[in-house]
Amino acid sequence: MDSIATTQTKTPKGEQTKALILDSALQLLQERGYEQTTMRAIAQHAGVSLGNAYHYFNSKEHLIQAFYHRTHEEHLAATAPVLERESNFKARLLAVMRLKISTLEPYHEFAGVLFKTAADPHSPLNPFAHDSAPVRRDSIRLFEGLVRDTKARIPDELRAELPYLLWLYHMGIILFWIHDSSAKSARTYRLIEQTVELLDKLISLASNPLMRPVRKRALKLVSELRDLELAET
Amino acid sequence: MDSIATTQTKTPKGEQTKALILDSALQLLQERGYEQTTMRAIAQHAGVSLGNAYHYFNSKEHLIQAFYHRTHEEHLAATAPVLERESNFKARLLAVMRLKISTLEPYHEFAGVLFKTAADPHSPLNPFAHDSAPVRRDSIRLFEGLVRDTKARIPDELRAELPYLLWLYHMGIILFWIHDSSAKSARTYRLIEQTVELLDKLISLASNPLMRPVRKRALKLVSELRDLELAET
DNA sequence: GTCTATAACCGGATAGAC
DNA sequence: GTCTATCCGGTTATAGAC
Repeated sequence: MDSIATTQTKTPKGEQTKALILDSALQLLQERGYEQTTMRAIAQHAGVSLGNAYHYFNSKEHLIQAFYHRTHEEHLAATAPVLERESNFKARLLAVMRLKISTLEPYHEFAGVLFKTAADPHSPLNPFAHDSAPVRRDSIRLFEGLVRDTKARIPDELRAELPYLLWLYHMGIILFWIHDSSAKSARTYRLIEQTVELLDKLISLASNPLMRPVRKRALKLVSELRDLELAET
Repeated sequence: MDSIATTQTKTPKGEQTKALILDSALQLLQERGYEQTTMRAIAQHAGVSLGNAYHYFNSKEHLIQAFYHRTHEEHLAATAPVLERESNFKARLLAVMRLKISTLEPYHEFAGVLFKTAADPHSPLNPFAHDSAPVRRDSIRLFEGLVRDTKARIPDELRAELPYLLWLYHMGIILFWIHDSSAKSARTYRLIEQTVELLDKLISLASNPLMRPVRKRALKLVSELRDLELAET
């Protein structure tokens, strides 16, 4: 009754297996960390063969890209209500950053590897690379929303670059967090509070007409940074 | 005739073998890149067994730490004459940064891996980790010299943190460079020129008495960043 | 033509003899 | 200090099953 269109079948079976493998992977990664989680263990836990696991995920690193995506979705969902109700820029940024860390917290143990691969230009995981363009776009889009719907007075030229700048900033915070071994990542939260405060101040400062020359120069520089991504192969 | 002091012999033989392995490694790494250079190939090229290579270098990554050290020495030597004669802050920084990139240039191909491992907190190569403390110290010391012997007027509190800040900045530039595939790293050099210009401007700005509150806040934040290193295990 | 499985390869790392 | 033999896990080749 449901299989008249033979050529267009959506192969939901495959999707299911794929999800099964991903779930197993994330669970084991969270429990044991990256090195301790072998592809063989993931396959076994999912009840499939090793070769089958590779059929769905070209490499162990590709599993991490899926992880990126999943945590981003969680972060997005977590920030939605706050961004809905709150319009103050500082408060919005503070909330978004705190929620980013709390979303990632369960995976702190293996987050290092995440960044490790992310910094390698040859890795498909590198956030500047072609492969992860969609993930990065999504991530930047969040900051676009953050900036767009706030009533803070910000010069247009700065406003245009701000989402990307905030994305870079958030990458920096994550890098710090990865190295942060304090209880409950307390230091990272402290750093977020301080940096958000400072950023807010700096944006006010940069909005001062007297700062126009410096601002111009800085923004030109940022556009230079952005271009790098497009130059990637 | 040379083996009277049996217990205190300095084992120069071992040092020689170690140097031989390192030389082979660096040569092959430069020629083929990281992935293509197997430990087996390094051992063979050095004329020793695989096991012996591991006797001197605990892992492939440890070879890279030696690489860090070597290029740092080169950079140090290259910057010495300029720092000797030039006293203008902007000119000094510009020279140091350009020379950093030109020193690394031959290894551009495998530099990605360098950063890849560097970002992982579990890696002995991570520049914030205990293992690489000496290398990092040396690296920061270069910027201390850069700041100390310049006649630019900089508030003392800022001057104290500036070497570390410049070190962080230089790490950022290296990260950019790793992803830069333009001919002769032209984009990186351009970025250096722009950022040095901007940094110089910002330091002047920050030295303005009116900026004191923002400066205070920013410096407190930097000290927070520095503390992270000490907290590493 | 989409899934799944088995067997093998390759290279980093280790054990233990000499 | 040096070697050989081996382990282990990511990855690939390839063949059979739905």
